[in-house]
Amino acid sequence: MTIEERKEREKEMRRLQILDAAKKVFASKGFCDATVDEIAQEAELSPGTLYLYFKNKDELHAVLHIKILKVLIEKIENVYHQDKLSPEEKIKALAKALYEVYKTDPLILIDILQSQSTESIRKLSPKILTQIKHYGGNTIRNIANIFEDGIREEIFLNHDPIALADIVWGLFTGVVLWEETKKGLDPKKDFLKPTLELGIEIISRGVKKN
Amino acid sequence: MTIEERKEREKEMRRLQILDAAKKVFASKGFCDATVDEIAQEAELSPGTLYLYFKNKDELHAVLHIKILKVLIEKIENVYHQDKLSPEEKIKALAKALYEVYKTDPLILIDILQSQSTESIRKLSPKILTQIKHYGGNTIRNIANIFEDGIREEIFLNHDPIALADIVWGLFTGVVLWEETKKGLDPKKDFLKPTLELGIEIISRGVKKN
Amino acid sequence: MTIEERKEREKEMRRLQILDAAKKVFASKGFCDATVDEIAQEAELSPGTLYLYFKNKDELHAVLHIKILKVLIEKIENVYHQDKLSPEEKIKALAKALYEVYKTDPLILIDILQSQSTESIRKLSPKILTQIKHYGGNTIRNIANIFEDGIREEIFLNHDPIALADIVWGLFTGVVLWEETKKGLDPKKDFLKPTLELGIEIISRGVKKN
Amino acid sequence: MTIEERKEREKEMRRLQILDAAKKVFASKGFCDATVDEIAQEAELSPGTLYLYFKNKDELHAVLHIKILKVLIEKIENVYHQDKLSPEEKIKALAKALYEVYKTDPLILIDILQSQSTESIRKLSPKILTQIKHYGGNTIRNIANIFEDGIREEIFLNHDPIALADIVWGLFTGVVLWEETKKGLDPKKDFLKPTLELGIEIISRGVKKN
DNA sequence: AATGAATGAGAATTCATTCAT
DNA sequence: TATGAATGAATTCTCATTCAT
Repeated sequence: MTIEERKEREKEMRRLQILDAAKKVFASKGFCDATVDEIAQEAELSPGTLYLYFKNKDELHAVLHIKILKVLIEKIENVYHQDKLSPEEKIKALAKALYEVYKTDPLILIDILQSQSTESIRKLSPKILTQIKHYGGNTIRNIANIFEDGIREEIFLNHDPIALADIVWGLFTGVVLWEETKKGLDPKKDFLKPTLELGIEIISRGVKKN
Repeated sequence: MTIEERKEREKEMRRLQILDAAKKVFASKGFCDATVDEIAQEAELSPGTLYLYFKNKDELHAVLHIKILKVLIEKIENVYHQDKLSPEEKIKALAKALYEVYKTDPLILIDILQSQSTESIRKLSPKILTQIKHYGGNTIRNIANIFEDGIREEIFLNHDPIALADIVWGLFTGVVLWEETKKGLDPKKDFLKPTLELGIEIISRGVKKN
Repeated sequence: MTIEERKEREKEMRRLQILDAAKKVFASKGFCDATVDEIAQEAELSPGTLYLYFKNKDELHAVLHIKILKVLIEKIENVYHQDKLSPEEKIKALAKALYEVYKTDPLILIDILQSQSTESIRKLSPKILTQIKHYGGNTIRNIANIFEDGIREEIFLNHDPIALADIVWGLFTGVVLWEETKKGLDPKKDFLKPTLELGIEIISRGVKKN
Repeated sequence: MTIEERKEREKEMRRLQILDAAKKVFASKGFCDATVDEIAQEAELSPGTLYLYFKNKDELHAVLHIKILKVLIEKIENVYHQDKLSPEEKIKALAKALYEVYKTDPLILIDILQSQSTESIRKLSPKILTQIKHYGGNTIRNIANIFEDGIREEIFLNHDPIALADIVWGLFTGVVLWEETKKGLDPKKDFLKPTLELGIEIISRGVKKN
């Protein structure tokens, strides 16, 4: 079955090749200005080929979305599982992890954050939608876990851990989008890292007991 | 000149009528899926008429953007100028004000927050761009003022007020977007208000001295 | 009835005012790029008003056409009726007259020459069409008359005078269009006058007996 | 490589197919009344396909323009290089050649002659413009060559050969346009051939020495 | 599997013309 | 008579998607 395996591997390679190209194009143009032709060209494939691997442009976008979410969740899980860190330290490590994801793929992350809440999300196939729900939920779940530990250990005030996770996640996405906006209007200003760190520090202090 | 005045007023009405229709359509479809024809239909006008009032779809969108920003900034200024409130109370009042703006026009606010950081912002006419910069800047400036007062009064820790304002603004936009996403995936969940209030409370506590 | 007369005169003034504006706009943009709004603006009238004086854009154009043809034919008739000139001298005077018409309204003449042979001519109202036929025919008829005299006086060779008139008219329009083209491609070159004169001189020599 | 060659040939065929359709439509409606959809329909292709072969309507028109100019110049060069003909005979042959080009594509030639001097010519891409200049210039250059020979051989009077060429070319285009106009107004009248021949004969006689 | 030419529905925008005032 | 806002059909062009090779 080595031949089939090789074929399978090659197929997977193509998929990645396309996703990579899509990432670049979506990132630089945004979903709605990006064209399938452009993505195909970037991937050094013909437009027709893309449709052998993805049902349509929307799905291609969604899959990309999920991929980034996966990276994100993995990072967050890693933070959570670092047993030697206190909840407080984990929150700080979380900020670092989020920033790292941003740094790796700044533009596509923004694109995803933007399209999160769009109507377009409803057009996706149920399968994809389930996945997005799953990964998005897990992201929050993992952040919440950190807070839960802190609350159980009586380090943090007794707030709903999910709400706290929503706040951290919201802060992250909001600050990324906003700093990006400012950078768009005035390219000299790039305060993302310090602002993000300060934000997390303040939140951390804000939830800590006494 | 009553006749001219009336005409002027009617013209202004049309503008608002169009902006209102555009708001609805942009909100429900997003900028890129919204069509001019649809906006015209919603406004009960012919598509051509829209072009008598706005140069093109982009400008219509931008004007809407600015309108919302204006409302926002006004609210924030109001909060800032309520002399009887302490900085701490002002921060809380801020959360309420932001939430109110959201409640009035939830969808269009989201659309604006989304398009804030897009490439598309760069296509706008310089005049419009200047306005957006102006209003966006003022929003932050006003939030920062609240913190500045608090710092001066030694109620708040000595952080950069602009950074603090960025954090509050980021938290607000991020939480709005994220809660909207969750609502999109599962319409039963609408935790925006409590989450936002908790977030602001935590931040407030996080910046307060001792 | 002085009031009615005045009104009539005013009405005629408006017509001329519109025709004048149309001439400018058609000349600078060409019929198909010229807009009714632009003509109205140039005439300092509202677009609606134009339709009180002319059935539509096509007719406005045609009336303009006829006006220029009238000037032209008048000039040519003048030449024909200058009894002291020999047929040969009349041909030369003709070249001068044609060039003068061109000089007064270069662009609109070109526009007319161009639209002469278009399909669009067939869309005109029968009344207008009859007029165009009439004036166009008269132009040729008058040029032909000059040749006829020359032939009768045995100064010119015995060719069909109408054919000769067609040739002179064709030479005129063709040289005007062609020199205009060259000027369009390279603005320094403006040889219309000498070329036209040389052309007429050669034709004159070419039809003269012995 | 036969497969690639075939594809290449087919692509070229499509181009010609489109140009052919465009020729028909431009000819019967004129550039400004011709629609892309109509051309597509005539070519039995979808409108989108046209844009795979030509950047836009303007370019399609310009390419057509150049194609006709090429045919024209070739014919004229052929006349010039027929060594056994005297300059006088060449002038006569020229008239025949020009008439032949007209006969092959009467309407499109008219369309081109009309659009020669239009404002629209300035909108074309520099590449296309250069080509038009080149072919137009060569046309004149070749006609001038015939006269130059005649002058050198002391058959013709010593006029500027370029001016003579302009006159012949102007006569040709002007007579074509004018006879077309007359035919438009009264379809029975088609005197192009004899009028053109007479014109050339007269010019020929007009430039001949003694 | 891969291609890429062809499709054609659909988008933004324009502008001659109308009509209530 | 004059206005000029409104109309809406028509136009150019784009681009996601298909399908014969």
